[in-house]
Amino acid sequence: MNVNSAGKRVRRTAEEAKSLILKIASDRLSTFGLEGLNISGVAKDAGMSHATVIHHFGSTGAMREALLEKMTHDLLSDVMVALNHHEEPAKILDHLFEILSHGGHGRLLAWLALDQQAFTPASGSKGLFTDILNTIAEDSSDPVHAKQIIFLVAIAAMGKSICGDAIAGLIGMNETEAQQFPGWLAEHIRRI
Amino acid sequence: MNVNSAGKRVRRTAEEAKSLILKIASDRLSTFGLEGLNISGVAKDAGMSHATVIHHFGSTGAMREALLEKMTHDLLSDVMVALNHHEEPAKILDHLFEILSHGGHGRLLAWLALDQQAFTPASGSKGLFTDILNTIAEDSSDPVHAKQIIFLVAIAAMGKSICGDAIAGLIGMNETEAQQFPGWLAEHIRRI
DNA sequence: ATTGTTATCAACAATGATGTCAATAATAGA
DNA sequence: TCTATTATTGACATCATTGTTGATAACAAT
Repeated sequence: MNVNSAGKRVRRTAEEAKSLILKIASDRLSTFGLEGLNISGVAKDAGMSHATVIHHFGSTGAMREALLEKMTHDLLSDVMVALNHHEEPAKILDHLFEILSHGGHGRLLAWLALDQQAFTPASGSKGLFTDILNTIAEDSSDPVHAKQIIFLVAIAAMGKSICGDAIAGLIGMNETEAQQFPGWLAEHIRRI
Repeated sequence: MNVNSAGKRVRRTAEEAKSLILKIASDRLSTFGLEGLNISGVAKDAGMSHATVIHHFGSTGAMREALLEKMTHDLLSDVMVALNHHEEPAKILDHLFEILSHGGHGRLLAWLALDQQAFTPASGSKGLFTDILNTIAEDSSDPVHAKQIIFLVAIAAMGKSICGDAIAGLIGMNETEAQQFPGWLAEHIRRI
């Protein structure tokens, strides 16, 4: 069992194995929710024994933390790239909201955030976040409010990715209005 | 085991038992997250055998659905109280954000939105929901943007309840700044 | 007192997830 | 070719959870 078509074991580098496992874990998270994010299920979908997953991550909790760290890092990296392009705020917000909506990225982050209320991405991501913070703040004419603005944009982006469609439906927003929202928000926070 | 100090069984009415179980389940949801919503854990915290919980609800899934209904009802009641106070926008926003944060109400709604894609509050609640958000935006001098404002407030409130603490920590917001956020938001959306 | 209802319980079985361990095999380097 | 490393595996033990069942006890009604 758990051999390839040639009847041989698949042997990856540790990095490749971890990467594959986290990819499968991400897929299962979006398919089954948090409850699908366990060692045995991930191992099964990845076509390896659960002992292998334990070998690489140690426990379910550690695997979840690794996934959270990876997803946070990827997200912040994307945002940083957008920022470094020195695009106008509307473009950047468009990009941010699109990133969080695409592939359920925001939903996955929300799921993990809901699970462990201690949402504390490790060192690397925190540095990225301060980079983003500084980049935005130095362009702001009023740095006093920069933090509040960033907070607003961040929680709005998360909220929209989780239940934006539902709320839009509840208040009778049409497709066009919903698409205009990031630009609208960018325009108005620029005036603050 | 599972008898009171006098060595006798505790016997409740079916309604009392269900109510107690859902109360414990609610506590566990806010303490342990979604994974704390299982039969054995709830039964243990409630001081009864897990067979009793199964007797009253049938399965873990049914218990979760019942809890969902109860908490949705409680949330709507709280919001109605806030509405009837007719306070200034800043106070109302304070109240809204506080309600969604308190007792994991926002987290529950997020669970609803994430777990079951269908975000369909019960019959009368849709009108109530729009009433609430219209009240928030009714002071806007430009009704053209009212819908966008409503959308922004709603998704921000949800986002904050889910991962507001985490994001505040990431960007180095202190307690005071975080508490000032609803008022800050109310002030600035008033100018739009 | 007697009876019927049923909330409650302990015990059991079944299932699944987690983690350990020794053995194996793939790969790199000497 | 030989050796060392380690990714991978199956088997095993352990534990938690779910669900069932028959018995029991609390309580209401007669």
